[in-house]
Amino acid sequence: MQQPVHRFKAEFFKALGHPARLVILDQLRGGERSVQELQRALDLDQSNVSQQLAILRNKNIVDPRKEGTLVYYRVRDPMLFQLLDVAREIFNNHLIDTQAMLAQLGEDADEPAPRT
Amino acid sequence: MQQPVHRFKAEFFKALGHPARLVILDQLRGGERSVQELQRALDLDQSNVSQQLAILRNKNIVDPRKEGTLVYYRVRDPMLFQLLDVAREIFNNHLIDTQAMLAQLGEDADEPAPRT
DNA sequence: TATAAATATTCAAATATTTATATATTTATG
DNA sequence: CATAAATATATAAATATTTGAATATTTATA
Repeated sequence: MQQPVHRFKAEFFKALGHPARLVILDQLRGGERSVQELQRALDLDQSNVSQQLAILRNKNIVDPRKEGTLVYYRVRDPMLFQLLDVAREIFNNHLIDTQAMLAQLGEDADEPAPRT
Repeated sequence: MQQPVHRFKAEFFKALGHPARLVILDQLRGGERSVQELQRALDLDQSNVSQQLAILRNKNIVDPRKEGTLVYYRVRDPMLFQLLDVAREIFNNHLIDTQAMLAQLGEDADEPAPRT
């Protein structure tokens, strides 16, 4: 039972592994958004946004709701935001590491050590 | 400040988007593991494991420690496990969705509805 | 029903990732 | 120092993803 589960999870993470799709998901933190709205927020063309949404949709990360000629998308499981939050924390820790490293480099050189 | 951050985060998620790398990270839940041990656990050849580790290393997800001719790897930030745990919960919710769907299909057909 | 607006799909070219194989590097030991 | 063991790197072929352009579909409305 190991192989398929990990394959499946990998697919999920792959779906998150694209800048535009991360921006889309961040937009959806505020609730439903129409494709139009996402287009504007992303500054990408219609087809590209639609393709990215298709990927998130196919992985069941996002759900569409049709209203007339508009389509509104939302994140299916709010726990996804929790996941993104944890990821953000990891990045922040990371940045602190980087800053510590830069600070140390700073001490050896003649620049003042950068602060937090 | 939006573009590069999301690019960076996408790189991180991409690094998680591979079955072998997820297995590696699961192995590292138990603490340090040597490349050898990972090789056995993954049933992949040496070079392949090394390549997957290189990807995790380059993204600063994992840190190597050399001891003689062995190299031990560990997850740099334990919060990564928290992230994997949240992901797991999302998958479980997902499975429940799938099961509910299957159950409903079952009612319409002549099979008994599968249970949790 | 013809048209326009919003979204989705198809397709192909460009780019990136994966995988296998071969080779290199590092360290311990005879 | 020669050799073996453990790990890493380079390379190329196979495969997958991304991107843009063109086309299709759906819905509302004149």
